[in-house]
Amino acid sequence: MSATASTAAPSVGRPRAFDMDTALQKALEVFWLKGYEGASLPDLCEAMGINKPSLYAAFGNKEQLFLKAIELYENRPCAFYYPALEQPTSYQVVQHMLCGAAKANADPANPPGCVIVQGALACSESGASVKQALIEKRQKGEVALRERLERAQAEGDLPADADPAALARYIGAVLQGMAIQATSGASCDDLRMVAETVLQAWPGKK
Amino acid sequence: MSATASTAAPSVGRPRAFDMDTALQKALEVFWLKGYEGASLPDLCEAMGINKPSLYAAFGNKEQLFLKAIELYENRPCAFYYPALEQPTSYQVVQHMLCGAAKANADPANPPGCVIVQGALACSESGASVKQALIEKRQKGEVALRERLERAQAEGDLPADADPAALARYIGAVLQGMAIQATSGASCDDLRMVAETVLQAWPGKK
DNA sequence: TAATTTTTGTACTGATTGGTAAAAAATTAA
DNA sequence: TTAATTTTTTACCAATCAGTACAAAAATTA
Repeated sequence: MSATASTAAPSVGRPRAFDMDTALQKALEVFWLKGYEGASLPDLCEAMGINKPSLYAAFGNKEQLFLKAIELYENRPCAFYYPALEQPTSYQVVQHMLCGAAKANADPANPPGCVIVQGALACSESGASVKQALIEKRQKGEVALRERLERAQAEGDLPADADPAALARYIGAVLQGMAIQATSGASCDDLRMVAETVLQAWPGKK
Repeated sequence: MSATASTAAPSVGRPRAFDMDTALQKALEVFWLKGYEGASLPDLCEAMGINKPSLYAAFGNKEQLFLKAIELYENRPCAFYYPALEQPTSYQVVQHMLCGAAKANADPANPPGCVIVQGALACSESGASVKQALIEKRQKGEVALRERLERAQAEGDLPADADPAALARYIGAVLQGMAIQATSGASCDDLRMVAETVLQAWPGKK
């Protein structure tokens, strides 16, 4: 029982003919575009440039591949989210989130929208656990924002009569709505208009 | 070539053993919960209480069944949307939309969320036309709201410096975000908090 | 070179997908 | 009663689904 991760290349044996990270990136693109259930194994294999046994040997199964692709998504296209919480004021936090989302959701280099929103929103029983995993990712993001806004209120950065929980839920809804708009064809500028509308009304804006 | 609709019961032949409207309602529930591609024909048949040949004879095929179910959705659970446009002020229009959505998206009598949002957001090639149909439904709703807000501005009900297009897109995003929140488990009260947050900041609120 | 280890390609599995052929059953019209 | 019409039931279709068995190939270690 070695503690070696399954991703670590062994020193003996035939070397892997593909790069796991770029293959995972390709898998992410397919899942992003088609969703967990809409992405078939032939779809994934073709995009990744490998065949099924290689996929299973390297990533486990379809579900594990999806979860690893989501992890990659959080660390790359969606990497703007949690750092935004470190902005000095609540206004700037929300501004960074909304503008980051506008850019990420409508980046021509990637599929439109957000894979955490559209990856498994409504699906059959076989996708239930993936759907639940994405729900939890969305909620985790909202909780982090709520806690940040509570801190802002304690610091006097948000008015005393503001409701951090309601505001976090509201911003969460706007972010998710922006993702839907992007999948419907909205451009980055379109989404920025939404962001600007939110920011103009931000309580105690500064 | 008779002009009789395929839904009209013929006077001769074996009578249909099920009610088309209630069967369509059941089909809508399945599509709502599982999405277009996640809903299998056995799923649909079981919920509708009929078998496949009856389904095909009565509704065409899976795609046509879905489109008819969506039509039913617009006329029933989502019937609040277009009438809301007839409210006298832009504030009341938006209030009715947001509160109607809060109620409809989290009604315990129905699956959570909005089937027009989650029915075919990301799917394989075989769902492309359905996905496009839903995109157009969403955009049509947004256009109607934009035109209503343009009228409100012309009537002096919205400030001259407001941007009806941006506001319509913004409200569209919030409505779609509320649908996502509902599928993630948000209650009607949770969604009402979002609605209230939007309304508190409505330009020239009245 | 020989033994070992791992990945690769091909071919397959059983289950499920959307959709249909054909005959039996139920009704109305003649 | 008989003919015509429509729905229902059962059984099937080819295609696709996720996943795998197996052997050839390619590398390292000894």
